Amino acid sequence: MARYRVGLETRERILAATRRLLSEVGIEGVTLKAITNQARVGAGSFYNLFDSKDDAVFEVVREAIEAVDPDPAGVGSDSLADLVDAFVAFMTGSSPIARIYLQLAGRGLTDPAIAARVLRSHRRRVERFADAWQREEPQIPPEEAERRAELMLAALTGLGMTALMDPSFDMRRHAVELLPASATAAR
Amino acid sequence: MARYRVGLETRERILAATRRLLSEVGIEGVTLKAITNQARVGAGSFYNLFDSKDDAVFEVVREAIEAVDPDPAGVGSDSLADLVDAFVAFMTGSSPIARIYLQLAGRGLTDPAIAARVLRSHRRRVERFADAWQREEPQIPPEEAERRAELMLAALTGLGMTALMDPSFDMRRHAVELLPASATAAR
DNA sequence: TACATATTGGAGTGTACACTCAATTTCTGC
DNA sequence: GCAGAAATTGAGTGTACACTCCAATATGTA
Repeated sequence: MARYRVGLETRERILAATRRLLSEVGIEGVTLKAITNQARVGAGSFYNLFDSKDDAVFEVVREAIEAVDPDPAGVGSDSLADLVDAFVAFMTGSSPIARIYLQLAGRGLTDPAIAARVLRSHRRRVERFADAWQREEPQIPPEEAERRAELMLAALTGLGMTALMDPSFDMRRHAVELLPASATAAR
Repeated sequence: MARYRVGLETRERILAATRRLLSEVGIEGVTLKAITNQARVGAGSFYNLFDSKDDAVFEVVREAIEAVDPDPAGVGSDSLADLVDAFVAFMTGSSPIARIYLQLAGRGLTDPAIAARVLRSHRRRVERFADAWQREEPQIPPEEAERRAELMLAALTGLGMTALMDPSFDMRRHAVELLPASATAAR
């Protein structure tokens, strides 16, 4: 299972193809044939490196869930504006991963296993936003900070969906309105 | 083509089954066999009444897109609190349709035809919310009202996704925070 | 009641799909 | 450069699917 250099390279080609296809045709739309064509690889090679189609798909899916959150170094110190900025950048950036992530959320509505993963990463994110609120406005009680964080993320997710469906939508302009007046003034 | 009473009844049974299945297993998960089993109908009967599986599915999908909006009689007079309330009721109600609608939005990320439909209904909704803002706070400029409406709907959509994935999530508690202080006080 | 037409079930058809397999080539450590 | 293991190919396999067809039956009309 990928001990030689060529094997590892092929693995990467396959994952790159899968990533691309997931964002273009969706989780249910990817076929093995499409992946192997795009990666220029025979079916046998694919199965030499992955146990199943879903094996490759889930690898990309995990990657997408991780990628929503900006670099973990910032945890405990990033400002609200930073977090919002990073989220907007993620959604409007050129990477196919944002599209995959939002599709996943939709898929979570019928697949409990996916819902669990999405929710787990969502809660982590709410924590991080709530911490930033606390830091920015220390006088508000923790539950209030958490509620604001939940609302903020819900709005960002909703804006992200619109942005990815409508290329002319200016997500950033709307997103900055979510920041408290103090943070906006500081920009 | 359903000219006799029994045909119309069968049609309804098929649509009910499709509705149920769409919310449970998702658009890609519905199979003709599942629909015909659930509706207690042979494949031949199905095709006597619908041109294709997608024909039935799209009928339910259209219905789901319509159903997001509360009764059109209110247009031009409903308050923000009413609108938020109706949206929350739609999302947290027992109807399978909310789940179908949100799945659709996810699907819109890869299917331009669906994206167009979803966006169209989204814009109508933003209008309606913006009007309500105007009525509630006449001093704010129209663009500002529209921006607030857009944010509010984004947040409601995001909260709806969380609510449908996590049954223990209290959507209403979060949603009311979206209302301006004046509206909240009025409750 | 008799007729035309709608409705029904379900075996049968074609197709697209994920996955297997075995023969062949390529790789890498020694 | 040789041996053993990994990598590669693509034709072949089984299956699940949407959809067809038609003989049998039910429905509505006059």
